[in-house]
Amino acid sequence: MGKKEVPSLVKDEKLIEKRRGEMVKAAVTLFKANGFHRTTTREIAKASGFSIGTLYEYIRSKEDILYLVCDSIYDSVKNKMQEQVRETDCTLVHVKQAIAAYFKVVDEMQDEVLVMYQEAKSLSREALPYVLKKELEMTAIFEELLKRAVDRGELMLSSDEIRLAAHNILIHGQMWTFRRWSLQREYSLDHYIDVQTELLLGGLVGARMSAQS
Amino acid sequence: MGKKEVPSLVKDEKLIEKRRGEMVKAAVTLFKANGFHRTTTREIAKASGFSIGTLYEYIRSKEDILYLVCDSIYDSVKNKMQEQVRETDCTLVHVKQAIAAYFKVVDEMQDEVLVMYQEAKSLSREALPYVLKKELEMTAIFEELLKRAVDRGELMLSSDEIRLAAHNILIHGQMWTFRRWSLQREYSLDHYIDVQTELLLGGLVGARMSAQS
Amino acid sequence: MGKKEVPSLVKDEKLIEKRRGEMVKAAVTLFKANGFHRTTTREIAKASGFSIGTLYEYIRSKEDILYLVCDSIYDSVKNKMQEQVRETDCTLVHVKQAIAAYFKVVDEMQDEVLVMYQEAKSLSREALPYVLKKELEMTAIFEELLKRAVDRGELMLSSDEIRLAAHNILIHGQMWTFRRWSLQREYSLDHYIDVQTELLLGGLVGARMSAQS
Amino acid sequence: MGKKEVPSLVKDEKLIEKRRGEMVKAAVTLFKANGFHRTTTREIAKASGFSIGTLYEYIRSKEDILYLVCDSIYDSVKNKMQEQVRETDCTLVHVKQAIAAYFKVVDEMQDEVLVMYQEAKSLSREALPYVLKKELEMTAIFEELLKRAVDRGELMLSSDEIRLAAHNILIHGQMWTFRRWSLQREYSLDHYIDVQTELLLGGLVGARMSAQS
DNA sequence: GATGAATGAGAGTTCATTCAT
DNA sequence: GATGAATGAACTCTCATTCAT
Repeated sequence: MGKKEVPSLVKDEKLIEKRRGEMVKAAVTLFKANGFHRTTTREIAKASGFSIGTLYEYIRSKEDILYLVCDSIYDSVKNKMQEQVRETDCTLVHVKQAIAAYFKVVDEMQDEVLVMYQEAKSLSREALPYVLKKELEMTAIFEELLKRAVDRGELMLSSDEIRLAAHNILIHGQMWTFRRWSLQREYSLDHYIDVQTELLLGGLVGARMSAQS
Repeated sequence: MGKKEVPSLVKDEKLIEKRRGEMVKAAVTLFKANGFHRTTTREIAKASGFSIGTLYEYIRSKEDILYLVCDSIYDSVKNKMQEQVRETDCTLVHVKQAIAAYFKVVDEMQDEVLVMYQEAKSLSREALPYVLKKELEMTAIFEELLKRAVDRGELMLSSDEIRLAAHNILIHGQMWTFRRWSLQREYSLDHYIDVQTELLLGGLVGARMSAQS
Repeated sequence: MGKKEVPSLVKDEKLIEKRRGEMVKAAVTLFKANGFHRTTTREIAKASGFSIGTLYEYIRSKEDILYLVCDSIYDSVKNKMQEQVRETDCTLVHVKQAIAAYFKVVDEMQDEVLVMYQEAKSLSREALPYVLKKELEMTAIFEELLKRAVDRGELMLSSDEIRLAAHNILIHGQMWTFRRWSLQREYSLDHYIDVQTELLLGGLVGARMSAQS
Repeated sequence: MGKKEVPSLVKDEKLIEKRRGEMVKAAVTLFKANGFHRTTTREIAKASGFSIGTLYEYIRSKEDILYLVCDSIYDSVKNKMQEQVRETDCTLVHVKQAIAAYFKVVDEMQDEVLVMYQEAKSLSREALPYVLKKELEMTAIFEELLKRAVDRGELMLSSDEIRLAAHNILIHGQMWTFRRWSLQREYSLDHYIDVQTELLLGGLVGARMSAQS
């Protein structure tokens, strides 16, 4: 499904998955503490529990690790969200639930999201599109939800506004991590969710609906 | 006024300012193309038009360059905004004008804003606070504008909402740069301004005011 | 036993010892020719037969090499001396034999002793004490020998004089290296040993013993 | 009289002498604290009270400063000694007085002597002989004194022994500075002078004289 | 005669990557 | 499949020296 394949010298698929899982976990911790560029492959190998030689049996280059990290984080975020959101119904309430679910997942995976957010730019021109694509897939989820709410007449949004609103939701989630130094000092997560949801959707409902009546 | 002083071996203040200006300009271009970590001090010196030795007459370390870059960009953004915004009146219209002005400045200084946005995290624990402080000052500008509009009864926002709305304005501006790969393909700047302003403030006005009536 | 540990990235202890031995040998030659500060780490690596990268697998900094050099030289001098001196008897004859043995070892290891003598001062405040301690241990050897001869009534020395005489012996040995430009032109080693021994101990024996009678 | 000339761009001899005096004073302080190699020309210029450009009006290279330092220190030591020693009489008592005078001068000029002692080796092959020559001149002073005492029958020394005894006196003086970490903790200067004089000459007098009788 | 900005060769050190074992 | 010693290009930063003013 359009995922970039990272080649490995090792044949055993199970082993690859296991070792790469360990690598990613170690890498996230280290990237979070020191950033991608300040983290050495040796450190990653050590924190992963195997030697530098073994590390390179499972990847071709340091950048592969960054790609695996980004890839894995997106998958986790998406999976965790899908666990919480049932798409059978799509009323406005469900849109709000989805937003809240997303914000909660971001909060849970704060370190990971922040790392991905700050380091993805270091991916090569070859690997970056794969990550951007995943970001757009995330956006598409909210677009779809908003669109259905509009179709049901619960929200008044042009298609341009839907697009941008979806982007905004995504960004407000990430903002919770990369502005933690300011936001998490002043707001609890629940409060942040409430206020942001109000700002995002508040006006779009009551406002215009009352205008319609 | 709380600005971090970067020491120089050169005494001539005018010269320092001139050379640092050249350095910052060269650095922004290079950081934009390759990122801070992939840019070498020699490249910066060369692009600045002087030798590596001369570069180090005006800074102590590579990180100083990054700090100067961030510092200079914030000052530019703020100055450019203040040129456009007259704070005599503070009606809702003026808030919108300020937002538009900010978005336009961000658009003009796209490369700079993007660089600062992506690389500021590489600043040392010592220098970072100075940059975060500037970010908060920018936020405070919009907080103040929103607050006045609320005081005049043109907007309905709790103080929490004011805070967060100001943050949102800021990052929606930055988003125009770091999501350019998606946004600038689909929207013109003016369109982006219109739609985001509508999403940001649209509901807060008509909506609740009509609700009040 | 109070030796300063120099950490290495390499695990194989045998290999560490081997490589460091090669390093020290190369370094002594180069330090002798050009001094510590004028010798580059690259030169040391090349003369040691490995790459600069490999060099830094076995040390942390250039200063570590200097420490290893000093440490190794002291150990060699001490070992070589102990090979020659049997401490079973401690008559005056044995003291003279020990002095001669020491002077001979110094002569054999001229380059090393000179290097250590001239460059030890470049050690950091952290490493220096370890080297000074070794110097005092050497002094203590002669102090002990002199003391026993005094106890046997073969020498007349106050404890202050013992102390200083031991220092003098040490220094006269080193002097053979750092005044080679003058001394080794005029004296053979054996002659130097004879004359210095006479000056050091000559008077302390016959003289006062006759005074006693 | 065989002194190495250090060329200067400046014509005014008085000025040259004055500036070089300032340079040497500053350099000694800095060399003492950090060593020759770790001291920069900029630091010397600054500590001398003039600019780096001016510094180079009075010398050709950094090494010239080291030469001037060594040269100046030798002259000072010699002058100070000659102030104290009247060579009219030359009995054994006068030899002892000369030794004491020398040790006292060394003690007074501890920093300078130590610096010269440790850094002279950094002089180029061209300049070194000029300094060694001065060291030999100092040795010659004591040789002469000892020789006269021998001629008067107050000391029993072969010419070889005279040579070496003179060397020993010199380096016992220097030893007071470069072994300060050990010696100056245990001995006062006067005590050191007494004990060393006793060790140097004690036996040569009473001993053999009594043997003669 | 004094200044100090400019220079660039060269220093110590790091680290992604390889490959023999 | 695992190891870790070896590599060397490339990095940041220093500093003796020069020369236009």
